[in-house]
Amino acid sequence: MTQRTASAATQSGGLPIQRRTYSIGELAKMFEVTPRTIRFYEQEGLLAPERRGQTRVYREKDRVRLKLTLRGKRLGFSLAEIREVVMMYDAMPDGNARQLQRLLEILAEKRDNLERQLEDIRLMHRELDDVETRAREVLSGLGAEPPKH
Amino acid sequence: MTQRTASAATQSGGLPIQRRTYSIGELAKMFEVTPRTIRFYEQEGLLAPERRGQTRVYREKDRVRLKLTLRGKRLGFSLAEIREVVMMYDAMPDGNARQLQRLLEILAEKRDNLERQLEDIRLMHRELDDVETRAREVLSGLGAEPPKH
DNA sequence: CAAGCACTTTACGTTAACGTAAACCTCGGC
DNA sequence: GCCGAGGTTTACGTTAACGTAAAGTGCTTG
Repeated sequence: MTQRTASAATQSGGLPIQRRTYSIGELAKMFEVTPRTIRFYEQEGLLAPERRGQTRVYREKDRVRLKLTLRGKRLGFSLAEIREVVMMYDAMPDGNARQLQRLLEILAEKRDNLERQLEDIRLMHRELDDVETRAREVLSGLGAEPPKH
Repeated sequence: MTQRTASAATQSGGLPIQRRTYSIGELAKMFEVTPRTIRFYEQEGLLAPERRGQTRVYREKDRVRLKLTLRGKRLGFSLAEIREVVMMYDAMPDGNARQLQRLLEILAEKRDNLERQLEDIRLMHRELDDVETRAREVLSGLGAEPPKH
C-alpha cells in the first residue's frame, strides 16, 4: 500500500488523543480542493501549519480552519473577509478590548450579510418555482409525459 | 432641474400603463451599480435594451432582469450561470421539449446549491454566535461594560 | 540503485467581472 | 454658438483566486 500517510492517533497507552495530523494531500482530497489551493490559503494568512523539515504538517485546528474557510467561500465571502474573522478569533485570548469591539462590528456586518442572503434565497426559490411550473405546463401542453422524477 | 429623464407613465387618457422607460444612469443609481456594469451585462447577453438612435432605452422587463441578475450575483452565481437560466426562461414559449428538460435540470441544480447555502448559513450563524459569546465573555472579564446594543 | 510518488518552491498564465481613460456624439439651456 | 450633463464605443488595466509548468528534495520499494 502506498498509505504511509498520517501518524496514528493512538500512543502506546491507547487513548485516542487528538494528535492526529494530516498531509496536504489528505486535506486536499478530504475537501475536494487541490494542494495548490491549500498552499495559497496559507500564503494568504488563513492557515499556518507546522513543518516537519520542509513538509507541511496539519493538525485538527488547521483542518477546522480550512473547513470554515471553504464554507465562507461558498457563502461568497472573499478570502480577505474570512481572514479578518478567523484571525481575530484566534487573537481573542489576548483580550484587547479595542480589537474585540472591532470583532463584534465585523460579526454584526457578516450577520446582516447572511440575512440578506437568506432573503435572496427565499426570493430566488420562488422564482425557480415559477419557472419550473411554467416549464412543466408547457411540457404537458406538448403532449409529452410530465417527468414525475 | 436636470431631470428630463424618463418618459411619463401616463398617456393623455390617464391609465398608468407600463410604458415607463429608464436610462442607463437611472438604472445604475437605482441598483447602486455603475453604467459600465450594466453595459457589461448586456455584452454578456443578460440584457437587450432597445435603442433610441444610439442611446439605450430600458423597459420594465430589463429592470426586472437586472434585479434578478444582481440577486443571483449576491448568491454567488456567475454571470454565465445566471444567463443560462434567464435566457431559457425567455426562450420558453417556443416550447422545445429538449430545452425545457435541460431547464428543469438546471433548476434542480440551482436548488441544490441553495440548499447547501442555507445549511452553510445556519452553521456559520452558530459559529458567529460562538465567537460573539466568547468575545463578550472576554470583554466582561476585562471589566469593560458589555455593549448591550 | 533506480524508479516512483508525494512533497516543495518559483514563477508565469488564466478567468471573471468589472474599472478607467480617451475620444466622440447630442441635446436643452443660456 | 458654446457649454455641460449625460450618453456612446474602443481598448487597455486590475484584482482575486487559483491553474499549470518546471525543477528540485526525500522516502521507500522492487
